[in-house]
Amino acid sequence: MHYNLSSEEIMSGVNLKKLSEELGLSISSVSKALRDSYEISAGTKNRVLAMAEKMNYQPNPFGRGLRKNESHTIAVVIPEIANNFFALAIDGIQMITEQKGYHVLTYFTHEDFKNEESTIKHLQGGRVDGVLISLCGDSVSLKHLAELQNTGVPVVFFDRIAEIKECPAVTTDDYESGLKATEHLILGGCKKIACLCVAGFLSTTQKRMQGYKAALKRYAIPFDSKLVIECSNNNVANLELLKKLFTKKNRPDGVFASVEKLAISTYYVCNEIKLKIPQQLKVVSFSNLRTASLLSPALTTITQPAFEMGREAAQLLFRLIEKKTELNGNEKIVLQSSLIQRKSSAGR
Amino acid sequence: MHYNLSSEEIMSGVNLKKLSEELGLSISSVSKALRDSYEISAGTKNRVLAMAEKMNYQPNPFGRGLRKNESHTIAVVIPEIANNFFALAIDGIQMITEQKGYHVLTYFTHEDFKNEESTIKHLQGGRVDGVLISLCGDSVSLKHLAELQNTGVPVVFFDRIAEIKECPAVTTDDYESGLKATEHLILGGCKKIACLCVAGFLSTTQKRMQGYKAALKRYAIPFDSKLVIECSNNNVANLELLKKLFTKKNRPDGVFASVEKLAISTYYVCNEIKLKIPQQLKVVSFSNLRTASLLSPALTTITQPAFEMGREAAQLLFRLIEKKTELNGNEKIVLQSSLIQRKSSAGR
DNA sequence: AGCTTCATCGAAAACGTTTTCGTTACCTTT
DNA sequence: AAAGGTAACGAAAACGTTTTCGATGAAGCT
Repeated sequence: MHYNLSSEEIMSGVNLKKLSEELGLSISSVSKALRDSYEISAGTKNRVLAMAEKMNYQPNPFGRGLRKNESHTIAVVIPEIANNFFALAIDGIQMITEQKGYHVLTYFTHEDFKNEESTIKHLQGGRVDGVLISLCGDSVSLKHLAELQNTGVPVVFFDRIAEIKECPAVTTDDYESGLKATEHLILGGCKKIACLCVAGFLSTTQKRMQGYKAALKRYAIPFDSKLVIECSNNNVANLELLKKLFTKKNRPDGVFASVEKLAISTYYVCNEIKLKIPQQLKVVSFSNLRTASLLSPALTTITQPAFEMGREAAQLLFRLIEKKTELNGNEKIVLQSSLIQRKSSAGR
Repeated sequence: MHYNLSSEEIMSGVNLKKLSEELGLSISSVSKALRDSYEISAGTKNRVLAMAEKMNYQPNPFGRGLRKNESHTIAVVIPEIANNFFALAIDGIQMITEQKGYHVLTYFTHEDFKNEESTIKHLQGGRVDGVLISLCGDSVSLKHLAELQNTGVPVVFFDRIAEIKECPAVTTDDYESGLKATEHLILGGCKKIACLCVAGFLSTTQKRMQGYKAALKRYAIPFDSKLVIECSNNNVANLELLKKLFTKKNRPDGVFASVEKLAISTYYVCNEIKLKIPQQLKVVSFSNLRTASLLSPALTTITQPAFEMGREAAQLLFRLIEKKTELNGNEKIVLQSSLIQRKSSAGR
């Protein structure tokens, strides 16, 4: 399957000028013909289309963007991509952008606010028509996003949202999910349920923990702040932390992990210290792992509709892009996560 | 954490003209000052920088791109994103692009050649300075890529490459890996090893299968084409296919899966029909699953250095972008995958 | 003084597109 | 025949930037 690269009929750098010269028309007429303007007769339109096809004309996005002041591009800003949730969300986003003929720029903050800030700053020059963002773990300010909005770029949050009133967002029912997960552990017999989380600032973390607390309260279990473990981005440090937690004499008998990777860390530690799941420790975790049911033991998960979240967020963004008038800005879409019970939280 | 959006000092649409008016300078001088030209005195440079900072000036990428004919953007074209390998590869790519101050457009072909073709076509207008691509499963032609190259856009393949001579590429040692994996199964006692693959056209598929055949030959095991199972993108169909394969009386005693998802499907089917891994069926698979060691049983994998592949491919692309002279075009980088033995292929 | 050199800045063209506003020629109407 | 209308097209400005080239004045040199 070798291909000869020196195919002669391909010409490089065709623009409206070359097209117009070839056709004996003016640049403006060619442009209008390609945009199907009523000012151009059907005959010339056909001629132009045929020639454009023949010469393989591709409009220059910079010329177009400069003139029309629109980029046909959106940006997706997320903490990371090596993460099933965000990968699925992007999939959902791209489904919409493909339909709309839009392009997608992706940026990863790596949970670092400095990155988020500079990324958003660079997005102000008109590079994109809109931004989808899931905040990074240590967002200390929202000024950069407010600035971006002020320059007229619509912003839609998803999952990790900000408490900006004027900003539309797509989330899941984090509070209810946290409550359901914790309740599930309690009904399974757990008395000391650890809550593993990252980045306490995050909306998701807070909502899920509120659900956790509400479940404890409902079943009259006193809240113990020692059982709330705030982990970091340092994986080895997290493993140390969990190992210490699970080996102390008053160790928890249940784990509610608010992010997937902490459940995986829990599994690793339990493997190492021979702590049996679910007999000695029951585990429930937020997760979009496709292999959850194949783990040893199968992991009980709260699974977010990641693909749908991306899809909804993108649709919301396009509503803002297409008719900036209607942006009352307060659209909040809440999708439902589902608790999928598996072995890791099974009763003894 | 509510933020007041009506912060007054932010002004929208600052460009060189407004900056120059504010500074009492000409547009060209401001431009040169911002680019640190030797024509501008240190004093005015400082004034310009300060004002640009104050007015939050962000250069317009379209004006710049139109004038300089460069986009500071690359495209990444991959089959899918909900896949650990590609997610990690993109991570590696973005590491480099962030360093270079470049932007990344992502496109997913969903293993559909039509999508790949139209995507590549749209990339010809000058939207990007280079393209990283991993081919889709049913690429029937490479004309679209040759056309793209002819317009002066450098292209680098990674993983799923094309047999274009003039095109640089980054791959792993697929042949050796296929050989090692199959040999490992043979040494474990397997006599009838199924080879599960997708899209026979793919370079990766072919190389891996050649390794598979070479291992059989080395141990004098006759090649049986009935044991080569070409699966599709239809997951349920694949499950049916595998179920039929594993339940027939002359079923295989080993599985070499050339892609991750087929190993997962194998696990699902074995769970359903109560076929014990590794006692009745040993499994080895190409995979970048982080949970491979937590599966039941832990999965023996050939793990590709996905992150590094992305990194290397991006670095290669930038070498082509930055100095188009040096493009001898025949750079082929081959990284090594590693066979990680786990329970799923353990001897009885 | 006359000359060159240098430092600093501005004017203007160019990139490719879209769009407004003419400008024809032809047709209809009175 | 004169007026008005319409269909089809072209000229030119504009978008924001970079870059070439020219202009100005001061300084250095013989």
